[in-house]
Amino acid sequence: MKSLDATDRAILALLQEDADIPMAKLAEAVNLSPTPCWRRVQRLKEDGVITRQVALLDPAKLNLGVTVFVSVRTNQHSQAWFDRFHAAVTQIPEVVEFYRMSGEMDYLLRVVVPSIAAYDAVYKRLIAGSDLFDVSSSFAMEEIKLTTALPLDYAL
Amino acid sequence: MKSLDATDRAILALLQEDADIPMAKLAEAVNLSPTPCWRRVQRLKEDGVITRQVALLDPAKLNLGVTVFVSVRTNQHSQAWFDRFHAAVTQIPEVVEFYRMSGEMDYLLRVVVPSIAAYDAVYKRLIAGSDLFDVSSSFAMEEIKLTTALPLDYAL
DNA sequence: CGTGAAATTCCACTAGC
DNA sequence: GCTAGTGGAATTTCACG
Repeated sequence: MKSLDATDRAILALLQEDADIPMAKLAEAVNLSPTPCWRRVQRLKEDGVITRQVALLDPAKLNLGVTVFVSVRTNQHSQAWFDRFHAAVTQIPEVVEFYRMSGEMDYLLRVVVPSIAAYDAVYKRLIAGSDLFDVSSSFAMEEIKLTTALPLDYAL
Repeated sequence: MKSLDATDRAILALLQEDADIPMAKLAEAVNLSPTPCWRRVQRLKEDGVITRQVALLDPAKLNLGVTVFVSVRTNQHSQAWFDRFHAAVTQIPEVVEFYRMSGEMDYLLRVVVPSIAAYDAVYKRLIAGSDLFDVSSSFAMEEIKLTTALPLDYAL
Protein backbone atom coordinates (compact mmCIF):
# COMPACT_ATOMS: atom_id res chain seq x y z
CA MET A 1 0.00 0.00 0.00
CA LYS A 2 1.32 3.38 -1.01
CA SER A 3 1.70 5.95 1.70
CA LEU A 4 -0.67 8.88 1.81
CA ASP A 5 0.55 12.22 0.55
CA ALA A 6 -0.91 15.62 1.37
CA THR A 7 -3.41 15.41 -1.49
CA ASP A 8 -4.72 12.03 -0.34
CA ARG A 9 -5.21 13.43 3.12
CA ALA A 10 -7.02 16.46 1.76
CA ILE A 11 -9.34 14.13 -0.16
CA LEU A 12 -9.96 12.01 2.92
CA ALA A 13 -10.59 15.06 5.06
CA LEU A 14 -13.30 16.23 2.69
CA LEU A 15 -14.91 12.83 2.19
CA GLN A 16 -15.02 12.28 5.94
CA GLU A 17 -17.18 15.37 6.22
CA ASP A 18 -19.30 14.91 3.10
CA ALA A 19 -19.13 11.91 0.83
CA ASP A 20 -21.88 13.32 -1.37
CA ILE A 21 -19.68 15.98 -2.94
CA PRO A 22 -19.43 15.61 -6.75
CA MET A 23 -16.07 14.43 -8.05
CA ALA A 24 -15.58 17.68 -9.96
CA LYS A 25 -15.89 19.81 -6.82
CA LEU A 26 -13.67 17.46 -4.85
CA ALA A 27 -11.04 17.57 -7.58
CA GLU A 28 -11.17 21.34 -7.68
CA ALA A 29 -10.84 21.57 -3.91
CA VAL A 30 -7.60 19.59 -3.97
CA ASN A 31 -6.23 21.26 -7.13
CA LEU A 32 -6.56 18.28 -9.41
CA SER A 33 -8.52 17.45 -12.52
CA PRO A 34 -11.43 15.04 -12.07
CA THR A 35 -9.76 11.89 -13.40
CA PRO A 36 -6.65 11.74 -11.23
CA CYS A 37 -8.77 12.68 -8.25
CA TRP A 38 -11.17 9.87 -9.06
CA ARG A 39 -8.20 7.50 -9.40
CA ARG A 40 -6.96 8.44 -5.95
CA VAL A 41 -10.36 7.82 -4.44
CA GLN A 42 -10.49 4.44 -6.17
CA ARG A 43 -7.08 3.53 -4.79
CA LEU A 44 -8.04 4.64 -1.30
CA LYS A 45 -11.07 2.34 -1.49
CA GLU A 46 -9.09 -0.58 -2.87
CA ASP A 47 -6.45 -0.16 -0.21
CA GLY A 48 -9.19 -0.25 2.40
CA VAL A 49 -8.45 3.22 3.74
CA ILE A 50 -12.00 4.18 2.85
CA THR A 51 -14.02 1.27 4.15
CA ARG A 52 -17.50 2.39 3.21
CA GLN A 53 -19.92 5.22 2.81
CA VAL A 54 -22.86 5.56 5.15
CA ALA A 55 -25.80 7.84 5.88
CA LEU A 56 -25.76 9.49 9.29
CA LEU A 57 -29.13 9.94 10.97
CA ASP A 58 -30.30 12.46 13.55
CA PRO A 59 -30.79 10.66 16.88
CA ALA A 60 -33.34 13.25 18.00
CA LYS A 61 -35.51 12.56 14.94
CA LEU A 62 -35.41 8.85 15.75
CA ASN A 63 -36.49 9.44 19.33
CA LEU A 64 -33.05 8.61 20.70
CA GLY A 65 -32.34 11.39 23.14
CA VAL A 66 -30.58 9.39 25.82
CA THR A 67 -26.98 8.18 25.72
CA VAL A 68 -25.70 5.88 28.43
CA PHE A 69 -22.19 4.61 29.10
CA VAL A 70 -22.18 1.25 30.79
CA SER A 71 -19.07 -0.08 32.46
CA VAL A 72 -19.12 -3.78 33.17
CA ARG A 73 -17.01 -5.93 35.47
CA THR A 74 -17.07 -9.68 35.57
CA ASN A 75 -15.26 -12.49 37.29
CA GLN A 76 -15.86 -14.87 34.45
CA HIS A 77 -12.81 -14.85 32.22
CA SER A 78 -13.13 -18.04 30.21
CA GLN A 79 -13.16 -17.95 26.45
CA ALA A 80 -16.56 -19.60 26.33
CA TRP A 81 -18.06 -16.96 28.60
CA PHE A 82 -16.57 -14.18 26.51
CA ASP A 83 -17.92 -15.69 23.32
CA ARG A 84 -21.45 -15.82 24.76
CA PHE A 85 -21.23 -12.31 26.15
CA HIS A 86 -19.77 -11.01 22.90
CA ALA A 87 -22.54 -12.57 20.83
CA ALA A 88 -25.30 -11.39 23.17
CA VAL A 89 -24.15 -7.78 23.36
CA THR A 90 -23.32 -7.43 19.68
CA GLN A 91 -26.89 -8.41 18.83
CA ILE A 92 -28.40 -5.52 20.76
CA PRO A 93 -28.97 -2.64 18.32
CA GLU A 94 -29.09 -0.06 21.11
CA VAL A 95 -25.45 -0.86 21.87
CA VAL A 96 -23.53 1.22 19.35
CA GLU A 97 -20.07 0.87 20.90
CA PHE A 98 -18.56 -2.02 22.81
CA TYR A 99 -14.95 -2.24 24.00
CA ARG A 100 -12.88 -4.59 26.08
CA MET A 101 -10.92 -2.39 28.44
CA SER A 102 -7.77 -2.48 30.49
CA GLY A 103 -7.76 -1.48 34.16
CA GLU A 104 -10.67 -1.31 36.56
CA MET A 105 -13.58 -1.97 34.24
CA ASP A 106 -13.59 -4.97 31.95
CA TYR A 107 -15.98 -3.71 29.28
CA LEU A 108 -17.38 -0.37 28.25
CA LEU A 109 -20.57 0.11 26.23
CA ARG A 110 -22.29 3.10 24.73
CA VAL A 111 -26.04 2.65 24.53
CA VAL A 112 -28.56 4.94 22.79
CA VAL A 113 -32.22 4.84 23.81
CA PRO A 114 -35.25 7.13 24.00
CA SER A 115 -35.62 7.16 27.77
CA ILE A 116 -34.48 5.86 31.13
CA ALA A 117 -37.26 3.31 30.97
CA ALA A 118 -36.03 2.04 27.61
CA TYR A 119 -32.52 1.86 29.02
CA ASP A 120 -33.77 -0.29 31.85
CA ALA A 121 -35.04 -2.79 29.30
CA VAL A 122 -31.63 -2.90 27.64
CA TYR A 123 -29.98 -3.20 31.04
CA LYS A 124 -32.12 -6.21 31.88
CA ARG A 125 -31.29 -7.76 28.56
CA LEU A 126 -27.61 -7.22 29.28
CA ILE A 127 -27.54 -8.91 32.64
CA ALA A 128 -29.95 -11.63 31.60
CA GLY A 129 -27.61 -13.95 29.72
CA SER A 130 -24.19 -13.50 31.27
CA ASP A 131 -23.56 -13.21 35.00
CA LEU A 132 -21.81 -9.92 35.60
CA PHE A 133 -19.97 -8.89 38.72
CA ASP A 134 -20.76 -5.20 38.49
CA VAL A 135 -22.61 -2.96 36.07
CA SER A 136 -22.48 0.79 36.44
CA SER A 137 -24.41 3.20 34.22
CA SER A 138 -23.48 6.82 33.54
CA PHE A 139 -25.83 9.11 31.69
CA ALA A 140 -24.70 11.73 29.21
CA MET A 141 -26.33 15.09 29.86
CA GLU A 142 -25.00 16.75 26.75
CA GLU A 143 -23.34 15.49 23.61
CA ILE A 144 -20.75 18.18 22.99
CA LYS A 145 -18.84 16.53 20.16
CA LEU A 146 -19.45 13.32 18.24
CA THR A 147 -17.75 12.80 14.93
CA THR A 148 -16.86 9.99 12.57
CA ALA A 149 -13.93 12.03 11.26
CA LEU A 150 -10.61 10.54 12.31
CA PRO A 151 -7.40 12.58 12.66
CA LEU A 152 -5.27 12.18 9.55
CA ASP A 153 -2.03 13.62 10.79
CA TYR A 154 -0.59 10.30 11.90
CA ALA A 155 -1.03 8.43 8.62
CA LEU A 156 2.21 6.93 7.33
CA MET B 1 -42.80 15.97 9.84
CA LYS B 2 -44.56 12.79 8.81
CA SER B 3 -43.93 9.76 10.94
CA LEU B 4 -41.79 6.94 9.60
CA ASP B 5 -43.50 3.83 8.28
CA ALA B 6 -41.96 0.41 7.88
CA THR B 7 -40.70 1.22 4.37
CA ASP B 8 -38.95 4.38 5.57
CA ARG B 9 -37.26 2.40 8.28
CA ALA B 10 -36.18 -0.26 5.81
CA ILE B 11 -34.66 2.46 3.63
CA LEU B 12 -32.87 4.02 6.61
CA ALA B 13 -31.57 0.67 7.77
CA LEU B 14 -29.99 0.04 4.38
CA LEU B 15 -28.57 3.54 3.96
CA GLN B 16 -27.07 3.41 7.43
CA GLU B 17 -25.06 0.40 6.32
CA ASP B 18 -24.24 1.49 2.78
CA ALA B 19 -25.14 4.85 1.31
CA ASP B 20 -23.42 3.97 -1.95
CA ILE B 21 -26.15 1.63 -3.08
CA PRO B 22 -27.78 2.73 -6.37
CA MET B 23 -31.35 3.92 -6.09
CA ALA B 24 -32.59 1.04 -8.27
CA LYS B 25 -31.15 -1.58 -5.91
CA LEU B 26 -32.43 0.25 -2.86
CA ALA B 27 -35.90 0.49 -4.40
CA GLU B 28 -35.90 -3.20 -5.24
CA ALA B 29 -34.82 -4.10 -1.72
CA VAL B 30 -37.80 -2.30 -0.21
CA ASN B 31 -40.27 -3.44 -2.89
CA LEU B 32 -40.71 -0.10 -4.57
CA SER B 33 -39.96 1.35 -7.97
CA PRO B 34 -37.09 3.82 -8.15
CA THR B 35 -39.03 7.08 -8.19
CA PRO B 36 -41.16 6.74 -5.04
CA CYS B 37 -38.14 5.34 -3.27
CA TRP B 38 -36.12 8.36 -4.37
CA ARG B 39 -38.93 10.63 -3.17
CA ARG B 40 -38.85 9.03 0.27
CA VAL B 41 -35.11 9.48 0.52
CA GLN B 42 -35.49 13.12 -0.47
CA ARG B 43 -38.11 13.66 2.19
CA LEU B 44 -35.98 11.97 4.82
CA LYS B 45 -33.16 14.35 3.95
CA GLU B 46 -35.39 17.42 3.96
CA ASP B 47 -36.89 16.42 7.29
CA GLY B 48 -33.39 16.13 8.67
CA VAL B 49 -33.68 12.45 9.52
CA ILE B 50 -30.75 11.79 7.21
CA THR B 51 -28.29 14.50 8.19
CA ARG B 52 -25.44 13.70 5.84
CA GLN B 53 -23.44 11.10 4.06
CA VAL B 54 -19.85 10.44 5.05
CA ALA B 55 -16.95 8.16 4.19
CA LEU B 56 -15.77 5.92 7.00
CA LEU B 57 -12.03 5.28 7.21
CA ASP B 58 -10.10 2.37 8.64
CA PRO B 59 -8.35 3.54 11.83
CA ALA B 60 -5.65 0.90 11.43
CA LYS B 61 -4.76 2.18 7.98
CA LEU B 62 -4.41 5.68 9.41
CA ASN B 63 -2.10 4.49 12.18
CA LEU B 64 -4.76 4.94 14.85
CA GLY B 65 -4.58 1.74 16.81
CA VAL B 66 -5.17 3.15 20.29
CA THR B 67 -8.52 4.23 21.74
CA VAL B 68 -8.60 5.93 25.11
CA PHE B 69 -11.55 6.91 27.25
CA VAL B 70 -10.82 9.90 29.42
CA SER B 71 -13.02 10.80 32.34
CA VAL B 72 -12.59 14.29 33.64
CA ARG B 73 -13.62 15.90 36.93
CA THR B 74 -13.39 19.58 37.68
CA ASN B 75 -14.32 21.96 40.46
CA GLN B 76 -14.73 24.84 38.08
CA HIS B 77 -18.38 25.10 37.20
CA SER B 78 -18.73 28.62 35.84
CA GLN B 79 -20.10 29.23 32.39
CA ALA B 80 -16.92 31.01 31.33
CA TRP B 81 -14.79 28.06 32.32
CA PHE B 82 -17.06 25.66 30.47
CA ASP B 83 -16.93 27.79 27.33
CA ARG B 84 -13.13 27.78 27.35
CA PHE B 85 -12.94 24.05 28.06
CA HIS B 86 -15.55 23.32 25.40
CA ALA B 87 -13.69 25.35 22.76
CA ALA B 88 -10.30 23.86 23.65
CA VAL B 89 -11.42 20.23 23.59
CA THR B 90 -13.58 20.54 20.48
CA GLN B 91 -10.55 21.79 18.55
CA ILE B 92 -8.54 18.65 19.24
CA PRO B 93 -9.03 16.30 16.27
CA GLU B 94 -7.97 13.25 18.29
CA VAL B 95 -11.04 13.76 20.48
CA VAL B 96 -13.82 12.10 18.52
CA GLU B 97 -16.44 12.04 21.29
CA PHE B 98 -17.03 14.48 24.12
CA TYR B 99 -19.92 14.34 26.59
CA ARG B 100 -20.97 16.18 29.68
CA MET B 101 -22.02 13.53 32.14
CA SER B 102 -24.16 13.12 35.21
CA GLY B 103 -22.86 11.44 38.36
CA GLU B 104 -19.26 10.94 39.42
CA MET B 105 -17.42 12.12 36.36
CA ASP B 106 -18.13 15.50 34.84
CA TYR B 107 -16.95 14.83 31.28
CA LEU B 108 -16.16 11.80 29.20
CA LEU B 109 -13.98 11.82 26.09
CA ARG B 110 -13.04 9.24 23.52
CA VAL B 111 -9.62 9.84 22.03
CA VAL B 112 -8.02 8.01 19.08
CA VAL B 113 -4.25 8.05 18.68
CA PRO B 114 -1.45 5.87 17.29
CA SER B 115 0.32 5.15 20.56
CA ILE B 116 0.56 5.77 24.28
CA ALA B 117 3.17 8.41 23.58
CA ALA B 118 0.82 10.24 21.23
CA TYR B 119 -1.90 10.02 23.86
CA ASP B 120 0.39 11.66 26.35
CA ALA B 121 0.72 14.65 24.02
CA VAL B 122 -3.07 14.93 23.81
CA TYR B 123 -3.31 14.54 27.57
CA LYS B 124 -0.91 17.42 28.10
CA ARG B 125 -2.86 19.53 25.69
CA LEU B 126 -6.03 18.70 27.59
CA ILE B 127 -4.79 19.74 31.00
CA ALA B 128 -2.85 22.73 29.65
CA GLY B 129 -5.66 25.25 29.25
CA SER B 130 -8.25 24.35 31.84
CA ASP B 131 -7.45 23.39 35.40
CA LEU B 132 -8.97 19.98 35.99
CA PHE B 133 -9.56 18.32 39.31
CA ASP B 134 -9.05 14.77 38.13
CA VAL B 135 -8.31 13.08 34.81
CA SER B 136 -8.42 9.32 34.53
CA SER B 137 -7.55 7.44 31.35
CA SER B 138 -8.80 3.99 30.42
CA PHE B 139 -7.38 2.18 27.41
CA ALA B 140 -9.45 0.02 25.10
CA MET B 141 -7.81 -3.34 24.46
CA GLU B 142 -10.27 -4.44 21.82
CA GLU B 143 -12.94 -2.69 19.82
CA ILE B 144 -15.66 -5.30 19.72
CA LYS B 145 -18.42 -3.23 18.16
CA LEU B 146 -18.44 0.29 16.79
CA THR B 147 -21.24 1.33 14.51
CA THR B 148 -22.84 4.50 13.21
CA ALA B 149 -26.10 2.63 12.72
CA LEU B 150 -28.75 3.77 15.20
CA PRO B 151 -31.65 1.60 16.33
CA LEU B 152 -34.78 2.48 14.34
CA ASP B 153 -37.38 0.71 16.44
CA TYR B 154 -38.20 3.72 18.59
CA ALA B 155 -38.94 6.16 15.77
CA LEU B 156 -42.35 7.74 16.07
C1' DC C 1 4.01 6.09 -13.93
C1' DG C 2 1.21 9.70 -13.06
C1' DT C 3 -1.64 13.37 -15.26
C1' DG C 4 -5.04 15.87 -18.46
C1' DA C 5 -8.81 15.83 -22.18
C1' DA C 6 -12.59 13.57 -24.62
C1' DA C 7 -16.18 9.82 -25.37
C1' DT C 8 -19.45 6.76 -23.40
C1' DT C 9 -22.32 4.80 -20.12
C1' DC C 10 -25.07 4.90 -16.28
C1' DC C 11 -28.00 6.91 -12.86
C1' DA C 12 -30.36 10.72 -10.48
C1' DC C 13 -34.08 13.37 -11.29
C1' DT C 14 -38.46 15.46 -13.95
C1' DA C 15 -42.85 15.14 -16.11
C1' DG C 16 -46.94 12.60 -17.37
C1' DC C 17 -50.23 8.83 -16.07
C1' DG D 1 -47.06 4.95 -6.60
C1' DC D 2 -45.56 3.41 -11.57
C1' DT D 3 -43.50 4.31 -16.59
C1' DA D 4 -40.82 6.68 -19.71
C1' DG D 5 -37.57 10.24 -20.98
C1' DT D 6 -33.85 13.73 -20.19
C1' DG D 7 -29.86 15.90 -18.33
C1' DG D 8 -25.73 15.45 -16.03
C1' DA D 9 -22.61 13.19 -13.64
C1' DA D 10 -19.41 9.22 -12.89
C1' DT D 11 -16.58 6.04 -15.08
C1' DT D 12 -13.68 4.18 -19.00
C1' DT D 13 -10.50 4.99 -22.93
C1' DC D 14 -6.91 7.37 -25.06
C1' DA D 15 -3.09 10.75 -25.56
C1' DC D 16 0.60 13.33 -23.16
C1' DG D 17 4.41 14.69 -19.90
